[in-house]
Amino acid sequence: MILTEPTQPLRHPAEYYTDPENSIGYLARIVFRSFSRILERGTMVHDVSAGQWRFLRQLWREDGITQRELSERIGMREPTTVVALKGLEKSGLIIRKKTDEDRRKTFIYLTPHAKKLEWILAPINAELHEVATRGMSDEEVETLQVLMRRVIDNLAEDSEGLVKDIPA
Amino acid sequence: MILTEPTQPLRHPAEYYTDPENSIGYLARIVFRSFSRILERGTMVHDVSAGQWRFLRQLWREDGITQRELSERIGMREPTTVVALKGLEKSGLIIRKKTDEDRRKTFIYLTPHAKKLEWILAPINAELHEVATRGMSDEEVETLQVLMRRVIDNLAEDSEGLVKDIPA
DNA sequence: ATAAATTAGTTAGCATTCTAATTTATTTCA
DNA sequence: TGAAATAAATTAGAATGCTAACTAATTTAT
Repeated sequence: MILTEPTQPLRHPAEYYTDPENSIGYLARIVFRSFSRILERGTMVHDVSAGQWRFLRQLWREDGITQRELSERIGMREPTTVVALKGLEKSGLIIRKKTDEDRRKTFIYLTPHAKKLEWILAPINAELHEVATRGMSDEEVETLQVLMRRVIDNLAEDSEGLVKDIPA
Repeated sequence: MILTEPTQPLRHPAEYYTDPENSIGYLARIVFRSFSRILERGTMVHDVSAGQWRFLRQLWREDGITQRELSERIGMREPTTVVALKGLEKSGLIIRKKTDEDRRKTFIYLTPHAKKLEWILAPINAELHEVATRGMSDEEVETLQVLMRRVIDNLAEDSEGLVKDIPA
């Protein structure tokens, strides 16, 4: 179990954590921000924000899924998805459809315009990925992906049951 | 130069980008968010947000630096620092000092309370890092750090380097 | 069959972080 | 010396994403 009230350590706290610059969380933040900044420069020209891009990328793969499925696929919470889809609908990039089969569900479909955009925006993403991994072998890129996934899995396990363990 | 207007590709755009789930940017976002969520659960009890934590961690290392220096060290833009420091000042965790030597500069100092907090919060971070890297060898952890740095360096070239050169 | 639980989506409010533009102070150099 | 450039901090406005609490629809279990 993680993050319970610690007892007073005997050694100086600096010995208890790694260098800030080596913290996995810190490095992940910088990687993510660097990607977002550069991606934005490429997509903004086409009136697509970096946030919207992430939803479009999934929908290009899988059109007509529900909001919940979409949220799960890209690792966003549902309220985030609601707001993002509002923007995409307003920009004419998606439409929402309800069915009688289950009237709670909303299915998301790309508009023809959004489908055309894939031909312009996907290569931008490919180029960004290429620049990010420049000088790295295929094995190194795969290692990076695998290790990041291991970290994600480690932290996901811990998220369960944590809420009740930490009294506010 | 990256992300110039691309010509129309001949093949289907899906061939131009990797699987969303394997995108380095996507994985980095999930890693970062996972860290933040769990960190917050541990620090909130002591009225410190995950955002504030990042500033405190650097100040524990280096007290009495300017806002600009602080921003550079942790890879944040200055307006972000301004907002965060406002909160930290209000919580009684830092004080700001001006000098006559250069009246543009503001030096940031930890209060005694903030210094005491290091003894409580630093072990929480150590535990989080330990959980995140559970089942990974020291070599694997180092590989992950090195590869993320390589990505950061690759993208920094292109984005006018927010994070200049990260010290080892 | 209906009360309880679950599922899908939403709203509200907040934290973090950004870019762009502004203010004030210092330095440079013609 | 004094105008222009640079530097440090700030303000304003926005994007992204969260949690908590809610409504409404469907499923489960007594």
